[in-house]
Amino acid sequence: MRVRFAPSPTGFFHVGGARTALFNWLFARHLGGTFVLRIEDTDAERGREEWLNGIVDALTWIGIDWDEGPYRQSERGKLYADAADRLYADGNAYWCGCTRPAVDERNKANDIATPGYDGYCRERALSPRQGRALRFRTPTEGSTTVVDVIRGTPVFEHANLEDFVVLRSDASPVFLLANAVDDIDMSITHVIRGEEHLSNTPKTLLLWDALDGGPRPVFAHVPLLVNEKGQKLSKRRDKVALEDYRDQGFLADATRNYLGLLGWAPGGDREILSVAEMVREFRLEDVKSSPAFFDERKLLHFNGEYIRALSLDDFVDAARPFLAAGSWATEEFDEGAFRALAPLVQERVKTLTEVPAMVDFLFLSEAPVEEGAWDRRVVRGAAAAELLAGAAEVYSSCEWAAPVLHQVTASLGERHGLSLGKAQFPIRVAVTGREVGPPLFESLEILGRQRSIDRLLRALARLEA
RNA sequence: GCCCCCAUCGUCUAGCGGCCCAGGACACCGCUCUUUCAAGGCGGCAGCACGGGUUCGAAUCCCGUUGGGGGCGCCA
Repeated sequence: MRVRFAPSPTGFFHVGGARTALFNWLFARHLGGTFVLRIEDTDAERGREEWLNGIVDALTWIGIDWDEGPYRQSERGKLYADAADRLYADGNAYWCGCTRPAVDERNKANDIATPGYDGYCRERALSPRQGRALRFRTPTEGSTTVVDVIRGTPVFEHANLEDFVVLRSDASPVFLLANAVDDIDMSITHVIRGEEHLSNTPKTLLLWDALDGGPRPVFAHVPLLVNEKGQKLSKRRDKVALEDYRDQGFLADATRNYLGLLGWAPGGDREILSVAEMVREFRLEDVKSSPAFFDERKLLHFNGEYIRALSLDDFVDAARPFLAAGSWATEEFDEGAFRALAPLVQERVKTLTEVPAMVDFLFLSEAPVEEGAWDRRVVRGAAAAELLAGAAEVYSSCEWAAPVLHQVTASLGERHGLSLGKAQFPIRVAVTGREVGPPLFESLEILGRQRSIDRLLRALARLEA
């Protein structure tokens, strides 16, 4: 049992591609088959090295490994040329000198509203020459049945299939040819790919047989990933780059888990699944046939679940790259302080990019300034000046521990007829700069007595100025 | 225009003829817990597109309608 994932290098890694790769990989691992990685870079201009690296990095990030490859179509030109020669020699293909505009014009003149080729050169027996393309001679009768694990057995009448190009006029192979040749050459048994390929599958099969490819592969056309309007996710209008999610603080495991549930479910009520569980339970027959909307909000929820499930060490490691985006001077970062606050941060963020703003007050010389918060909770806060002054005073002599700070602050609030919930606001804003963040008293404890009091006094001075 | 695919809460889905006047999750709305915000707990809102069959019985099977999507390129 052999499957392949065959992305074309386009500069970024599409989430739909990631899902297709994942299904291929789960299928292979579940059955103990072979997963082949093949890069479809027939379009020479696109065969850029960094594009390949992007694919390799993205797959690696999400936890997919391959048993063979990456093969590159750009390095396998001979195979495609030979196949094209055989097609021509066997009479399964012919040379065509038509240009696209000419075809369109004829179709228009004949009142044919089909964009397909009209077969103009089919019987002209043209010889190969510069500027001519090679077209497959599609049978005029009969039909091709696709065997698809997910879709059943759709039947395509040959009469509806045009004579499609297999070799461009510059002698380069098109996708259909290279794809079929490689799948035959690599003994692919199961072709798992996006539904957009279903309509072209009879062409693939016709080529397969014309090239004596042997037993036809079994197909599995997985449902499309769509946007909120139900349209196929596209680079132009939708956010589709896997790298973007990674850079925005999504964990690979959460993303993998979410992607795996788009069009497939393990049955029952479970959703959070480890890789091992997915491998164990994944079955191609259980993949749905209807499109799935890629819902970032649910991904966000999964991410929160996975972040909270991380061990302290893993969370610190995962957050590290994102800490670089903090507004503090690098040398001011204090790993110990971060680790101390991390457990409280961990359960409050849904993405890693939210981490810096939750801890920056620890590493900045002064509290960051959030004007809205200052205005709401200090300038217009009830008894703000009294609370700041009072806190500065009691904090200077009480034991410096969160429970004690909690207790003395509560008493301070009581004296002004305020609940702790209200009383902590001016202090929170004065010290951390923000009205929301990790629990205040733990934050104070970690920040330290002197720095906390300094900030309280500074806030007081600003308020009275 | 032609061909193909699809159809359970707003979204992702469970369901594969009786266990379902349809279960879970996200989102949303209450309540609760609470030092902010989250997280957690409890509760709520909300769906089998429509019409015919088949069957003792249909969300589940068949046909049609409607709606949505994909493909038809010297892109992949």
